Amino acid sequence: MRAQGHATLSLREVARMAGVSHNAPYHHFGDRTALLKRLSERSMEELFVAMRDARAATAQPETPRAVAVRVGVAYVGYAAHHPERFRVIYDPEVCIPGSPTPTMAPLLAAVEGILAQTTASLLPPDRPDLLGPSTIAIWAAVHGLAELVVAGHIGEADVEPALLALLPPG
Amino acid sequence: MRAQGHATLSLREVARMAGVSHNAPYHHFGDRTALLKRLSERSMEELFVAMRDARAATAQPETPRAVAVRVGVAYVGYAAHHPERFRVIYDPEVCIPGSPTPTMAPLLAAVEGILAQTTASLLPPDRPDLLGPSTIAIWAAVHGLAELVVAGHIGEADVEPALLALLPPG
DNA sequence: CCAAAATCTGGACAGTGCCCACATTGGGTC
DNA sequence: GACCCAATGTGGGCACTGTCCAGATTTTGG
Repeated sequence: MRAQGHATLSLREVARMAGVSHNAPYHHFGDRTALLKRLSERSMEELFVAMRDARAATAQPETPRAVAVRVGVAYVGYAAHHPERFRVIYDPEVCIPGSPTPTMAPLLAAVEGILAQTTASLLPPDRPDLLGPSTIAIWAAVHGLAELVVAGHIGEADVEPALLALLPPG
Repeated sequence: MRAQGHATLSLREVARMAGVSHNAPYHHFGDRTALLKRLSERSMEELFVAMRDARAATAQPETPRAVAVRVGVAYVGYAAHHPERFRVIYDPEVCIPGSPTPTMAPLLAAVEGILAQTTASLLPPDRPDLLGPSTIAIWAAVHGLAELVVAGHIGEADVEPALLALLPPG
């Protein structure tokens, strides 16, 4: 009941690639959605690693803004260079945030943790009430930039200027 | 070579709904992608109207920030209440921004125009260099909020606080 | 009125997810 | 070693899809 045009994988195609019968994969992953779930977990981990590495890229003292920009650029860069893997992370029929996979839940929490810490480093320390909404705003901005780049509406070169315009200087 | 699970329409299904043979639609829209293109144009117009109405909702004097928040909430609201129609707008195999449909191009320009005007009203008038990156940033933030709401990662109630946290007061 | 264009129809083909019954294999346990 | 069972594989089949085709039907314009 489901297939794809070109950019998406089919169970039968992975079977062909693996040189096995058309439903050997069907015994490993009970479902096509289950396969995509696994793929989405792998991809989410890759995205997390990219963000973590970006945050820890430099030991020299630098402004929180510079770190935040680097994390955002890393997020968008992963999406731009692995669009299929990025897309499967947020695929609505794979990633139901209400009931995440046991593997996905901690990864999602880790990504949100990086975003929250990065956001917190940008906020005045006496306004903890802003952390929640600001984290969501930063997440949305970075995610929106990624989506717009993947969709081709903006170029990857537009990302850093946009982030700099968004983040308050200092 | 293409089908969908549940939320998506098939040519044969619309034929059944219309009570005609399985490829009468195929003679009207030469392609399934062409059908989706048309749908995406309609949806883009609906989105544009929602944003335009939101901007013009009040005649009383109010801050540019309040207007911007209302426009953003309208964008996200359209996405939240018509997720399929919103999704088709940015579907990568439908909306290739490099070569937009003759109907889509002005709609896209109009939406970007509203975003640019709204952004300009928030910027100091002596910094026209910020308009481009800031417009992209606002677009990305609003679009990202919409995607996160549609995907279920945040609730619609989180949108307005996030926008308020993002937009500089004043 | 009649030809041409638009529109509709059923049939076919390749591809897909999924389910089924059945073979093969590999490890544990008596 | 013999035996059983679970994992893993195989082919066949079903319903569904997009797409192409040849031909029928309807509408329209000169």
